[in-house]
Amino acid sequence: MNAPIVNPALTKNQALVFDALNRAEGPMSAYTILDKLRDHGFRAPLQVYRALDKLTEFGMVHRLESLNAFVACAHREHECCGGAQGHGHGTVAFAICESCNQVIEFHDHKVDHQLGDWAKSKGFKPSKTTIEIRGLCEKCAA
Amino acid sequence: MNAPIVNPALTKNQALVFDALNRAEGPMSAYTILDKLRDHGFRAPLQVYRALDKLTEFGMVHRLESLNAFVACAHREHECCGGAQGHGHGTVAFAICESCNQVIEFHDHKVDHQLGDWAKSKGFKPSKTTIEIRGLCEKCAA
DNA sequence: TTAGAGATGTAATGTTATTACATCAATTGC
DNA sequence: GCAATTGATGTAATAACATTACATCTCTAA
Repeated sequence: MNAPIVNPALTKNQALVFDALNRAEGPMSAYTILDKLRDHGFRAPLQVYRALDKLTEFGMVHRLESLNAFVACAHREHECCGGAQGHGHGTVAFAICESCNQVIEFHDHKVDHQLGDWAKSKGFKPSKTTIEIRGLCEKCAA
Repeated sequence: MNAPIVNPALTKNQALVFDALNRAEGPMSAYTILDKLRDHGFRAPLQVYRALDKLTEFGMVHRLESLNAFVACAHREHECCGGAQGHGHGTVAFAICESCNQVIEFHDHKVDHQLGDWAKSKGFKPSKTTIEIRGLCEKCAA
């Protein structure tokens, strides 16, 4: 039957948070999410953080370290690099426009490999790798 | 006379903060630095943050985004990749041991180049790139 | 039916970073 | 000399981000 592992039955809070992130154009901070969900009964930061933890664990949401914010994962479809992390891809990278806040999520095999090689050569065992490029997107750079 | 741009005459506060970071074995948060410098007259976070801003600008200190902490730059010597950022290198990357907190700073041409190519292909203009690998160093992984 | 695991609600607190405003010191141009 | 500018500093207050602690609640498996 080959059911793809895609939606690990979200709880109510997880679904609400995921939904909020999906509707959003760009990344959102935990507190912004909290505000958006007050109408749905959210009252405390922890409700958001707990959901975010799970969603991140499922690979459905990414945390942008340089922004202290979160985005919904952009590539549910074309899984590649079946992998140790998330739901089937290697390390993801982000290009973050500092003008319009657009976030482009991408994966680069070569970079991934190269960093993996470096780690191997040093005996370093990676658990999570963060790659974030801050700058201006094509539109905003023009 | 070709004076190498190396030590942009630090102010007192900058020197104190830089010194604290150099003495430290690993990364320190701004507030940890503040505590270490109370004896030297520091009283408010802003004194630390202002110094860190400048030191970062000079390329003498790096911010670890995934840790909200700071480290002294590890390679004052062998400049390479004369560059847009910092004092003469391209993007630096960090391997951060989650067990012993050791931080290994390194530079990888290929990764740098590859990300540069990606950006070029998308018309994205990078201003700052963050690469941080969390995991276990050789010693701790053993 | 009860023990365990996981999710939830809430309050309090801890940690990281910035805004606002006043002052001080060195430099520059007149 | 002496404004005017620029950059560094001091201080308080506040904002933004995240976690700890503890009490419930709800399923499910034994």
